[in-house]
Amino acid sequence: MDFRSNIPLYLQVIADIKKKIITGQLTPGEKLPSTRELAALYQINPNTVVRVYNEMELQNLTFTKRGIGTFITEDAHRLSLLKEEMAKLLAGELVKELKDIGYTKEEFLDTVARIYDVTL
Amino acid sequence: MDFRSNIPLYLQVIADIKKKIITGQLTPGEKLPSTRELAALYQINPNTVVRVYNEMELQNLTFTKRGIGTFITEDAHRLSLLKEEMAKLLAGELVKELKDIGYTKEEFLDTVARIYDVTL
Amino acid sequence: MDFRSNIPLYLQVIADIKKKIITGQLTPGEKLPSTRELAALYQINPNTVVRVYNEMELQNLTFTKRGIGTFITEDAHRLSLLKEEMAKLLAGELVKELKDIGYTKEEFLDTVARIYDVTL
Amino acid sequence: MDFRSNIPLYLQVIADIKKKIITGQLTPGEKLPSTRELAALYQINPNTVVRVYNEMELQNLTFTKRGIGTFITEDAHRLSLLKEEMAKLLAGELVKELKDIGYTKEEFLDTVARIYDVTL
DNA sequence: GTGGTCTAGACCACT
DNA sequence: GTGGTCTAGACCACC
Repeated sequence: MDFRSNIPLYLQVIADIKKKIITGQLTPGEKLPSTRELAALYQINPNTVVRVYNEMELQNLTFTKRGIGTFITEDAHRLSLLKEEMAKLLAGELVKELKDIGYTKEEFLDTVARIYDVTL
Repeated sequence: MDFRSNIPLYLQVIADIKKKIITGQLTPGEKLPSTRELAALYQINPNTVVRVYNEMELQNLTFTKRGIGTFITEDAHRLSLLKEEMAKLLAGELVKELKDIGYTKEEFLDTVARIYDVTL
Repeated sequence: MDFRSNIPLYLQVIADIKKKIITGQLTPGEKLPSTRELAALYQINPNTVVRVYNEMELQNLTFTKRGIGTFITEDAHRLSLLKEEMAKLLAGELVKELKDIGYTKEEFLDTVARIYDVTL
Repeated sequence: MDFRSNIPLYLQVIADIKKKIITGQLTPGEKLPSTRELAALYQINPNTVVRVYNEMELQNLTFTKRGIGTFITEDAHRLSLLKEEMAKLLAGELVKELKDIGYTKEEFLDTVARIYDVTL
């Protein structure tokens, strides 16, 4: 977690959990840590975790059994959409902007390919 | 301008001006409208325009002649970098995220190409 | 039972038992399953069943013979009230809200009749 | 506001604002009080109001201009749906339950009509 | 034990 | 000034 970032902590945590779902570290129906546990894990306030779990439930990624805990949804189809969904969300804005400033498809692919190679 | 967007107004305006520079609608040395004029044009608060001009000056894209106005920099080289700079900035984060969730180069290029085609 | 619902499990179970009384599937004086049995039946925690039986005893719908079990009350009059009681409880809040937002009697009856037709 | 109720404060406030929209006390595009003002008005914590405004924005009933305030949506169609929507939500559960325990349509309408007359 | 709600008070970016 | 985020700590109903 980057505590200085402009990106809210709760969104960073959500992104992190989503990655774990996409990469298969979290599987359908699996129980997530309790709010207090996850708070300790990420070194953040329990209330922030509550917000994370609420938001993910709104996105149909988790569900809650009252008094028991929070679980990854069992809807495998929903989960399988995650990867593409994240890509679209992230790439959508980028493509719009670059089209706007006059990138052709070839220029565009060239540029992002080059950036891909130098990243990480 | 999208007043409801999460993206701050001043950044939206800056992006808009940058696009005008890249596409040649604004040329080196050209005078920009006064803060009041620009505020009226975009229907935003003059304070927000002040922030726009400050930020652009920090990025060496404009300079101010006191009592006269704000001008596009005459450093043509600086301006020529803009296009690539915007692309890198926008694409950098995207690539990092998608690499993280396990996109190979081919998958990645495929996906963004597809998104390119359906955008706009 | 809907484990994800906002409605507490113990209330869901109570409602279920009441329905069985109203529809005659449970009769005055009949013995109810033990807490463990009912827990197994509904796939819920035995503590939750304890709460169910406590609550129903408070409403004079059941009584307990210590060491023997829990029984449907033999007060037939009490049971006969159940149907109307449930209706009043459920409808009371509804009517209050809809009156508040300006439904006339005709509009109100029209609306609920329409909803009746499309339900189930 | 009923501070003792099981119904969360933020939901009570939302219901209250919705009623004001339905009865025309709040009109499309109108500015709502600031979070701090509304908090003072209802004698609740500003954070609770933040939650109210967030929730209403999710339901497309309000929108936010950053740094300016929160406003009733200008989508009159969305607002016109509110009355019917509230009725359906409230009546749906009721009808389902009463059908379950064997109310015919006539009995049902009779009963709710009677309850309508005695309410308030 | 679990999540849900609320308060109090702080800090922040944006207009 | 506005809403957005976060912390700290409390209380609650439910299982």
